[in-house]
Amino acid sequence: MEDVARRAGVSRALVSLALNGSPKVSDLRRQRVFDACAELGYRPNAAARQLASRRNGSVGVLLNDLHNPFFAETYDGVAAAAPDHDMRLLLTTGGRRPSGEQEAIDHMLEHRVDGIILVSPRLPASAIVAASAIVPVVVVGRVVKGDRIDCITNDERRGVRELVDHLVACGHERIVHIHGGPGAGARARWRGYEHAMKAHGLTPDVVPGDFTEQAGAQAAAELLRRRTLPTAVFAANDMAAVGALGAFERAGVRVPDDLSIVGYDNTFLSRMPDISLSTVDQSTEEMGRLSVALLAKRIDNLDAPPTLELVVPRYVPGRTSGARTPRPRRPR
Amino acid sequence: MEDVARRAGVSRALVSLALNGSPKVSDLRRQRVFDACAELGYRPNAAARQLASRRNGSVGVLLNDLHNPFFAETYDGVAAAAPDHDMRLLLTTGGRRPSGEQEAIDHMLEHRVDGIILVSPRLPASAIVAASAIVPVVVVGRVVKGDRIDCITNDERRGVRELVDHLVACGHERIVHIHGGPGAGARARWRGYEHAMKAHGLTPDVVPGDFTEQAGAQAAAELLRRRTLPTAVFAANDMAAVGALGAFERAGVRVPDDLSIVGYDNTFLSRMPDISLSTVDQSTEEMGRLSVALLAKRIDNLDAPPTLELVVPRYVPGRTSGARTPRPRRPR
DNA sequence: GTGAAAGCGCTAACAG
DNA sequence: CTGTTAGCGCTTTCAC
Repeated sequence: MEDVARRAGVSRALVSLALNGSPKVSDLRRQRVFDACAELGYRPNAAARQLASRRNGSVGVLLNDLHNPFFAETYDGVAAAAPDHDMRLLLTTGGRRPSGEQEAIDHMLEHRVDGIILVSPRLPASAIVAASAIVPVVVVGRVVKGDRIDCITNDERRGVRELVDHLVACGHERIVHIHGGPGAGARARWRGYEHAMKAHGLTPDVVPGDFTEQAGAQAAAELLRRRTLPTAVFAANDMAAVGALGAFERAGVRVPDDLSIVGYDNTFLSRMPDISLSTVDQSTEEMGRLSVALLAKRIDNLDAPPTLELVVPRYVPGRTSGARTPRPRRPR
Repeated sequence: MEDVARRAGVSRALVSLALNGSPKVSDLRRQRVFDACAELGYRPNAAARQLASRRNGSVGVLLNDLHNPFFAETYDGVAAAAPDHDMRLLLTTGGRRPSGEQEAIDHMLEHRVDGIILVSPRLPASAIVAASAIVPVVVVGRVVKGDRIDCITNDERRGVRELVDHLVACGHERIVHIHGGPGAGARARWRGYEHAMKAHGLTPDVVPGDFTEQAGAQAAAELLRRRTLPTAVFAANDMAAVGALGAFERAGVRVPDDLSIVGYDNTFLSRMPDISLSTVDQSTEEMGRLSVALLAKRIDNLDAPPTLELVVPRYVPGRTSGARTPRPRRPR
């Protein structure tokens, strides 16, 4: 920095001001400073800068599972909105393991990030509340109560209700739910399912699962061992739905003729050729964008009341669900 | 830190030593220090630590495209190997834009990371060489010459050759290649294709594309506008192959009866139900693991000669390719 | 706009 | 093991 100052013919302090975009630097000198930086290949040391200024221009983003396109899509929204609030992003992933997530958060905390966006975390709520005592936290895809935690999620209950209504309207009665296990939002989807089924006078029927393709395939395997198959399956997310879809088709079950399958998230998976999964859209990218806005607002005012943004989900029909064939009714 | 020292009843210096795992600290005191940290909720300041030690315990990982499962799979390997070399990871993505990648690298450089792993970067080679002058760089999925750059990639030429051989053995002659555009490895795959075709006495036929689903669909659309369709299509990667697959099927082309489609990467996309894409495996996770090992070695010895690790790819047959139907030969 | 000075929270090197 | 000292590279403040 000393060298830059000398080369630009200004004081060291001025270099600092220029680099930080202070308005009290003349255009002439600002330009000279920039030129000198470029010529010398100078890069400010982020650590020193942060140590001195006690701010860290970046916020941490924790994605639950890189394999699930849902997170890539959320991140797109985050990345698109970040520049508007001049935030830089520190991306991490917990690999679907709570311990991995905790490590990632600790890492961010040690780096003194200005805020954290947690996308569908699997961490216990207590850990999230603990983090929120240290730094502003926005949670996407899950509701965590805490007086400095902002949440943004879709209205799971409404989405699931719409989905179940649709299946029922198609004549389905034996609708099984593949549970999302420890996945964020899994509980809400499951409860929404129970509610919707009961509202239609139907009996809920749940098999354990997770937010992964493999878990979906296993759940399907379990259903295949039953004497009679349901006529429709609602998997907790698209990954699980795709896993189940594959397992069923490999077993000779025709979708949607013999069995309807519906997922949740409307990731690009569901839009894929030959899959065309019926699913529920939750404006993934929009949630990502919104999370940045919420975080910026909270950083601006730490003591604002906690926000809960509820995005309205929308059922998206696909190839994998359809009218229940009357076949089972007539004895073969 | 002062507080921790007081609470643990030791000197400030001892706290530093204990936290950094120095062997010259008795177990008793080490434990007391850890306890004190926990009780006080103390977290070392990464910036201060780095500034003082002139090291930054973490290395940067740049993934080209979060939407492509190839990168999630590579990252799995990286993340699996990182603890063995006690590296922490700083994840970033350039969103498939060279400018985004450059920003990400600058960001890492400002943070003075100990090394950088570039996975299928789209950056001009000169930018990568420039970075390698500042910090150790390992490139995955592309070969960049530079005397401090280690590369690790699969033997594209061999993989493509195997793929083309397979198609030819199935009776295909009109095999079109959907180019990978600016994607890393695209050039090598294209050249491998040209070579293999000529070796079989066939005429290469290339349409422009990219490493995305959309590009694959567009390329398919272009082919559909031709008077006659080829009998086989080799897309530069799985994403493009899947995009093309969808576009062809929507247009009524039956795969593999009317047209064979083959991708490259063997991502989980290709293993999906109803897709079951023929593709080429390149031990993605293994490459990720290897990249960490190479980086560790280079950090250990900056002046070692550059390494080029060539992973052996393997053709993986799927549903989407098969014997060429003799139909086109007999006039209808 | 300048120049000097203080200090961010830590590590590292030293004599004791 | 302790206690001290000297920075790491920057921001910030202050009088000028």
